[in-house]
Amino acid sequence: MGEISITHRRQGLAARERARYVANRRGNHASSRQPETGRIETREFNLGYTLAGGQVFRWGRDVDGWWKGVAYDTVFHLRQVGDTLMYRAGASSVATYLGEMSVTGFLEWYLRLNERPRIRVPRSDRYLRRARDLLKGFRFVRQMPFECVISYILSVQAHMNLTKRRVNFLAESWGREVAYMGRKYCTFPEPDALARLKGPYFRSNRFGWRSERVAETARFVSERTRGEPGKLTLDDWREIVDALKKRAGTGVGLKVGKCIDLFALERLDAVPVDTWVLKMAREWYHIEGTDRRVCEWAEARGGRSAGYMNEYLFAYYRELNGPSPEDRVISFCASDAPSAELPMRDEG
DNA sequence: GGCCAGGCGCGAC
DNA sequence: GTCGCGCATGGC
Repeated sequence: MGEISITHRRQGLAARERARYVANRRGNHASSRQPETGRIETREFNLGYTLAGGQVFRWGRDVDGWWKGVAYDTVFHLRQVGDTLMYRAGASSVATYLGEMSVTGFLEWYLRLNERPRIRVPRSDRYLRRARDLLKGFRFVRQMPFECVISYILSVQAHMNLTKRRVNFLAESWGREVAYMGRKYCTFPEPDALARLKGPYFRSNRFGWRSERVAETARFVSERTRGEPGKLTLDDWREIVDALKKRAGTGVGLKVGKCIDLFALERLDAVPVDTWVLKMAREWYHIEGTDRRVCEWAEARGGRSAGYMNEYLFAYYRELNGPSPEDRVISFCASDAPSAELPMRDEG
């Protein structure tokens, strides 16, 4: 986190603007609210696989074993014991593109607690059978679309933890602060807030060549949300993302687009092909060729649930070959190690 | 110190 | 339409 924040402090003017901006947005939100707590019974659900699998950037497992994160502008602490999901929430209701939800209603929706994914496994495919059995309980979450778009543009050619730091940097700089149980969390910025920033701002904060892409996409989205991103429907977001895919310079190409489809737009038949999937397809299935070719192969093979089919294989392959402990999701979840990047800071 | 990260975009063919 | 290369930055 050091490099980014230090660079940021050096930017005298930008830092002052940022401070004023954050102060203005600092809400009356939940500062000293009693946590809302409860529990939900689940079936065939695995919280760790779901949050450690690599789909989300603003969750981490703290030293106390709780998963802590920010979703839809709300702080959550989650912990699973057996089939029971325990929660603490920073608000009593949550605003989504489907409207306002109760905390339990939201968690059931966000984590797809009531959907049990089913994929068809060919008899001869032992990799897929093994992967599905090992990853049982994993769910695709329903991410906030704008956050998902920006996060995956930032994820290009960068390690997960670096991407997490950059996403957290945006939240801390341009989101709204939310104090919760003695720690400081931040919401993800709205499109307008990022649209005011330009390429050089991101460059100076070491976003590299992702800078102009984030700036361009934020501008494009902001133009279409017209200051009221909260009023957009899922179909609106699908239209916006499909338009981003067709434009050059947005940073939304084949892989990033498929990630957004899968993680935020309810398109569970999408298969993002990254370097891991490419290697896995080559090694295990002898599929050669470009990302596009592998994507078409995997989507045709998996049909409506190609997303889950691919995710199981991806996680299993990374469990066997991943270089860092957090790449190996299954063993990371079995351990009690904390995540390297957490989406909050100590207060003061 | 070289190689590679959850790729994209552009210019040659 | 496909292929090859450059692109910032950080981690190991």
